[in-house]
Amino acid sequence: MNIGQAAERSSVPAKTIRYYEEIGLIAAPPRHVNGYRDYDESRINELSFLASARRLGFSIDECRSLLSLYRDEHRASADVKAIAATHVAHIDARIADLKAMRRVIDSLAGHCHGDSRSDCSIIDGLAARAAGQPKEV
Amino acid sequence: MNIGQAAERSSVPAKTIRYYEEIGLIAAPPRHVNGYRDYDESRINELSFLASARRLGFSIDECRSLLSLYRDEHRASADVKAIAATHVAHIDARIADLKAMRRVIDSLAGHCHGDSRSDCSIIDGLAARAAGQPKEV
DNA sequence: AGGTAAGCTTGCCATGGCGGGAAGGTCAAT
DNA sequence: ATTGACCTTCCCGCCATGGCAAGCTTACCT
Repeated sequence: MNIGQAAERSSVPAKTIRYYEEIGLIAAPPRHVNGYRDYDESRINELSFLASARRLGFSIDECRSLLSLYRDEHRASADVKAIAATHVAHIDARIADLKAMRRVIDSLAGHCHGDSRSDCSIIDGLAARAAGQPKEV
Repeated sequence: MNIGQAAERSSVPAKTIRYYEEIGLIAAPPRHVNGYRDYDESRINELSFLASARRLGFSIDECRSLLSLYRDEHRASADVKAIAATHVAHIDARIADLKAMRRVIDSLAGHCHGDSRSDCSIIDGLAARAAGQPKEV
């Protein structure tokens, strides 16, 4: 199967497939006589697996580990779970960061008239937070 | 004031200050006879303002707009509020994405033994989601 | 006066995870 | 024979820096 069809079936763009091959995330597939890459079902499965993992936010390095566990019949499910747990922790941290940002912006925007007047609690807040930063932190 | 002190006082690394100058986010400061950049209080304030905005997740382009509003005594606070609202919407969308990922990973990990056995609902789930994707989506 | 350490200048390479596009070879159908 | 779609490699760009290097200036110590 050519790369185009592999891309379609795995939901991984052809460009990205070649990139994954380049960084050694997937093995280089055999080539047709004309030099075209040739993908079989098991490679499609790996690519699809990667597409899923990437959609769930796993980094390329995490995907590398997950994929090797996927290929390993003698894996320990604990290893898989550990990677997932680490990733969930990152997600939670990121969510917490975003929520913190949101809270601050909300509090700044709460007192902003949002009309044609120039005084603005958001601008003031950014300037004030700025002024306070070097000492407070 | 030299760039090192400006960096310290504004909490913006010297490297980043030069970058901001290069992309036209801040104006190029005057130079001393020796070629060193010279920052005054108002520039420090702008840099500190940028540090705050960046910490709150505003993109460089949003910072560009915010900064020009900060500098504009005749701004309309509505313009500021609009930028903040757009950014909050992005934050919310990102949070929703992350929560969705988290939910899926949690549901996959919930049935994973997490021991030395090889069967793993996470691996299976990633493979299955993969298989299902082309049709379902 | 000399040494040296810190700070400044420019510039170039790297990150992550690809996307875009050029220049060229190949294949299927008309 | 020619189109058009597909494939190949290659290199550049993104964002927002961080790191490093070579070569200045400045400040301080002896």
